[in-house]
Amino acid sequence: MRGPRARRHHRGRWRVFARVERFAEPALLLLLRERPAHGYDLLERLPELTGEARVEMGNLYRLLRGLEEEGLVSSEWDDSSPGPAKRRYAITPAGERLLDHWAEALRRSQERTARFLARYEERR
Amino acid sequence: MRGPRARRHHRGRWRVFARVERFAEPALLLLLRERPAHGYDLLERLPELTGEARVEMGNLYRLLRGLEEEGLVSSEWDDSSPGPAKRRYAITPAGERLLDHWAEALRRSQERTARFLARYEERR
DNA sequence: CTCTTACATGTGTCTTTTACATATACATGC
DNA sequence: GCATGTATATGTAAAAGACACATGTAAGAG
Repeated sequence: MRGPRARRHHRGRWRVFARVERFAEPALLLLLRERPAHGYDLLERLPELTGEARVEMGNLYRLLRGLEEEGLVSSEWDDSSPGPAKRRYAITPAGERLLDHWAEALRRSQERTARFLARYEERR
Repeated sequence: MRGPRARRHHRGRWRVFARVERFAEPALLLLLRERPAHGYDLLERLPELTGEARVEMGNLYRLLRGLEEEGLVSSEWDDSSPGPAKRRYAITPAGERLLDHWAEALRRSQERTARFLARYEERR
């Protein structure tokens, strides 16, 4: 079975993940606000933010190009170092503004989840 | 444009929502743990938990049948009261166990998001 | 009696998001 | 020459969700 899964197989059942949708997007914007980086570099640093909810390599590059099309990041080829050429991404002012909106939305999400958990604990 | 959206249109841009994926599932299980209810009733009470992130009517009924197929809720027709017949749902022991897993996963999600926000505030 | 509104349960269908598999290419060590 | 690590991508299918629509009961207004 394929596709995004809130639950994953485990003895006939699924494991619950509770990921925030499109979380890779603010995660990339945050990493790029800290410093410009290329895709492979971001791929290795993403787990610091996403934890168990890993981001898939193929989707990461597509996401980066999508962000660039929307003017949220900019990029240029960097073949200064040896090895395969890297595309170096940097956040744009529009990207920084979107990151701010993401932060607000994540705070609201935190409040929603906190309310849920409080209500869950109420009659546990 | 259609489909789930982290951002919604607003003067050429999108609004960020930061919803937890499949959040309607634990929300339904929690409401049903508090007391059995029928779909329309749940639809009206869901916003207490989901807030801005509303659950769509059509998807709700599909979700309820999905939960029943997995043995997480049970249901029976209730035509005791006047008006159209209602299908009355109740949570099963398996449903309560899954709700517990959701609560754990949501706590882990809270920690991830908290770490993200802390890192975001660091160099704001 | 007909029309509208509220209650109640659903189906059809498309887009977006994500998972998983695969392709390509450079560089280094063996 | 071949494996490994670095680096960037594409193809495709499934899952999740959005939106439109269909069906039927009952109560109240006119």
